[in-house]
Amino acid sequence: MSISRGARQPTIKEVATRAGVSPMTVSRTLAGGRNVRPDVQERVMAAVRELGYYRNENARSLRPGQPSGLIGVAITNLANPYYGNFALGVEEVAAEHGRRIILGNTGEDDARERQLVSDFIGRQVDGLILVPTSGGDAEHLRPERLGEVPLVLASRRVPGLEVDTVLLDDVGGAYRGTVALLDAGHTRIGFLGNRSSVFTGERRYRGYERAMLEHGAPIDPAIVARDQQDVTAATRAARAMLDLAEPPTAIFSANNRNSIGAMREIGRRMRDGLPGPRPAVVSFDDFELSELMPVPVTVIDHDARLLGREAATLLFSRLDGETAEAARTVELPVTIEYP
Amino acid sequence: MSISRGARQPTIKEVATRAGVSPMTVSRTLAGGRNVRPDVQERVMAAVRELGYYRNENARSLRPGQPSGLIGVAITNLANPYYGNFALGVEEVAAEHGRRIILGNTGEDDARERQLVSDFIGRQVDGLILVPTSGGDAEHLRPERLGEVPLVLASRRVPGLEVDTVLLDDVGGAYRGTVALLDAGHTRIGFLGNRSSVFTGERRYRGYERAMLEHGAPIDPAIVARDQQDVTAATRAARAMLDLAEPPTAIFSANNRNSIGAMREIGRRMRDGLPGPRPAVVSFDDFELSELMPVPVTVIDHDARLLGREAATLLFSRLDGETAEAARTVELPVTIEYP
DNA sequence: CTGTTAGCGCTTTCAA
DNA sequence: TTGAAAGCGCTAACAG
Repeated sequence: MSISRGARQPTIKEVATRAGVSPMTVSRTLAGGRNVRPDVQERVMAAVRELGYYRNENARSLRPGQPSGLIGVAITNLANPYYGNFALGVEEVAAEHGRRIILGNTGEDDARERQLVSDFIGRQVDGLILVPTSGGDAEHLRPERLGEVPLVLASRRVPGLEVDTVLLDDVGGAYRGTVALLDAGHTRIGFLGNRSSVFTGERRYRGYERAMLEHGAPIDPAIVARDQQDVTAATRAARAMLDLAEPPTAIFSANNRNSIGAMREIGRRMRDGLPGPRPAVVSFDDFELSELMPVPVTVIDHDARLLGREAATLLFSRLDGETAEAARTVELPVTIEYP
Repeated sequence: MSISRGARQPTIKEVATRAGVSPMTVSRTLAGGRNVRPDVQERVMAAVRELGYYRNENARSLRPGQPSGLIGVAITNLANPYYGNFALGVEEVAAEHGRRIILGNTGEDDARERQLVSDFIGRQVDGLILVPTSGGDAEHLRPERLGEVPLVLASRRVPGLEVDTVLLDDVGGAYRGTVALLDAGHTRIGFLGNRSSVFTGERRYRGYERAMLEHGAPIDPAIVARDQQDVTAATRAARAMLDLAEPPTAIFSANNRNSIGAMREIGRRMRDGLPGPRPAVVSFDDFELSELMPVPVTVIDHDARLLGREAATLLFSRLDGETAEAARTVELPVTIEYP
């Protein structure tokens, strides 16, 4: 027997006793009051208020088939404002549908993702929304493992997994951003991005590559750096690139973290009065104060919150019966903002 | 009867049947295997794997006194990177304690906060962590309403509510930041911040005020703007201030949103070649690329993630027995980073 | 070491 | 319009 902290939560029984009715009448009243005399309803509600009663949602959803009202959400990095906005979008739509989200951070760790998914299922979530980690297999996401719990992937796809997915137009955005630089006369354009095992990293590189090839601009591996996940690494990569004898005259940055790194390095060189080019920059992902940068910055902008909303919308359409439909992919557009 | 989607989740009974044991033996095996023969355990685990069984956590925690393993977290604005980091800190510590978080966004809406808290309690959360909204009374947070569910407040206090709280050293940080400007010779220092009903807004103003008074610098209401919650409003306020016949020579910004607004406006004026002062800025809250700004920026920095970790730590100390203790307040230090 | 019984809080089903 | 019975998945308590 453990020490009880203060008063235990009252149960439906206690409310019933207090209102002088049976638990069933309380249950019916709380469910909307169909077939309960109005005066009885009032007595019940009074008892509810007096006791500070909250219906136990876990007990309620114990019966199989009954929804738990929970959506499991796993993202890779909550510290990234992008994913904060994403989570917000999911939360908003979930709330509109009377659901709550359980949130877990994977930190790009496959094992952690596995663990989170098990836990979510154990908590009887009605659905799952995942920004999948890039590594590892996807055994734990296969339909037979998930039972009847629908899954929506966001931002990234998992190879060999045919499920509803929400993506950005990574390829198209990167293509158009790169073309903007080419049109401005640049031909020696550096690339800063994620390793190719990251789904978006690969796609954005493809867009860059296609634009370069189509315009007959050579891609020099010396100015392609594809392994930066954080600002520090990005700064280093930009430095190495700009220190070359033949530095790029423009830089395509495939994400927010790399853009910040590039700006840091470019800013440092200008403050220190170092010679060399002042590269124009295209950034996939917006960042604040981009208009105050010492070089012109073109932004490939998009709405993470909308991505979250879209993922949740896809999920709820499954929960409302579109079970048999084939897996869908929604690709959200991006907008190019010139300096 | 609703249509069943694919296979229902298997139950402990089915695992038991498949392994040729009773449900209790499965339960014991899953609980660590005390008093179960190793070979039987293996049979059970095999059945678990084959059926893709996940223990139903909701059913498990149905028994009163049993923890649900859920922590309810309500914050005011997930889109703000500050709160994203905060949530991450909470999530990390919760995960370390084998708990999950249910996350809700209040959007500074009192009614929404109320609703979230009810829902959290209905889901039998083991504890609550809240960044309280500034408006409204706090009836729904009183101990008698919460029963035995411990509550920790973060970032802000609620008047008249004596509970565990984690704060920043708002007053001290604002004081020291302002002193840095005074020491640099400024005496006409503008203030950009939140309305005084926002707890941190009030505290940071107090720090500014104290520094000014102690140094005999007058506070001119014309250069004190205390009603900006977003960047657009902050930009406008900064513009009004700098358009004055006697503009400030320095600006104290009480938060990230106001700092960004101030920088936008200052940047615009310099790009447009407008005359007038180039005010030095002190920013409570860090922002990225502050070192690239066209005027020197002093940052009063702190760690939202740590704030989240601290809040969770406080909560878990309650959950582990420190029930009788009086309410505690932890005030986290801030650091001043000179340009 | 293993199984049976009972019951957590709630709601579906059936009966009054 | 109301209530009694039964059972959801699981485990504490008590046999054996």
